[in-house]
Amino acid sequence: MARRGVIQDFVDDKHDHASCVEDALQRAEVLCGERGERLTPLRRRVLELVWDNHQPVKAYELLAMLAGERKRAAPPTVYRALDFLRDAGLVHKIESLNAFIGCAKPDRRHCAQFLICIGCGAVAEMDDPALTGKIAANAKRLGFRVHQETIEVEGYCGSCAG
Amino acid sequence: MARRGVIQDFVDDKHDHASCVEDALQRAEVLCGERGERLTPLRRRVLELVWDNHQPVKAYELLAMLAGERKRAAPPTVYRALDFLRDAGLVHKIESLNAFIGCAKPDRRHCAQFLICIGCGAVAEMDDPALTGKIAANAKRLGFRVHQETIEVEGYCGSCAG
DNA sequence: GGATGGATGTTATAGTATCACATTCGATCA
DNA sequence: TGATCGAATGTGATACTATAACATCCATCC
Repeated sequence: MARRGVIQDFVDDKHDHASCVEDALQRAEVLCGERGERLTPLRRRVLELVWDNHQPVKAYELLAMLAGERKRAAPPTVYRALDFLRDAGLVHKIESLNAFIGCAKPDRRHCAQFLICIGCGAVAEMDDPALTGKIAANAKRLGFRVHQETIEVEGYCGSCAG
Repeated sequence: MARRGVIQDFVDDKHDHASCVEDALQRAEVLCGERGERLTPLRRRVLELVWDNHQPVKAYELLAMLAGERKRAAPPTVYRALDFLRDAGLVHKIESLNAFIGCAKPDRRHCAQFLICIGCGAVAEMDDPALTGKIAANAKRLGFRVHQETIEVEGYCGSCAG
């Protein structure tokens, strides 16, 4: 499926999920290497679990997944890993869902813009510079210096709207 | 302080807070009356407490304020009131703060766009149709039907940036 | 007055996130 | 080698946010 403009399409059934996860991990390794940050086994594993789902995942769901393979996994275990991954730009938090999702374009620091389907839970990441620009312009008129944007749009995807 | 464009300015010290709260309550009465919805004493009081602060307020802070005057106030007491007020468009939830704030323009149904100062906690409500339009256009390209937007921009206001 | 449905009271619990301190691990260097 | 130091993780407790489930009250309408 071709990418249209700045919007990443919703994931369809045809995408090669295994390689998509692998790619994400590979990119993460490279990025952390470049930055001198440590993608430890735990952090890597949490990132992998996040990508495995390919939809927003809750912290305690991650904790449950970890529990099977890592005795003594506790809430701080997963929250710390998520904090690291978020700081690294590898994972975004979706505030309106209290859930986390892998960043589609971690190479470039950006603020996340999401379309969230109420029907099926699928999420598409947008990264529209025009949107960011408009917000920046509005902010500037108030003397406001933007640090981070949160844009979360709920609605129905093509499949669910019909 | 004059309003500039679509952006509501940050509240300054000079604004007449008492009348601003009164206005909000007055408008709420009218709106609920028109719509046949019941702005009960409890709901009215919660709305008043929200406006009193004029900044994002947490549910349990509201609960603490209520506790003094209303024995047996419990979490559902305040969450129910907030649910009603949100449905009525009188209050917005700021997802990134888990907090609630009075809607500056309840007359017209709209989705909230906020500038949030990390320094002082002040919040300004934007309502930029151009922004909404851009999002709608992006969504349409994906066959996505927008139901609700959440736009929360964190940064530093003029006072805090200096 | 009685029926009805919405609003609120009440208790309990689910779900989300962080604190504080202990321990381990890894890199560096004497 | 092993001493040291800071980062990462383990560990137990707890704070914070939100909802479930059922009871009671109350306004309205007939």
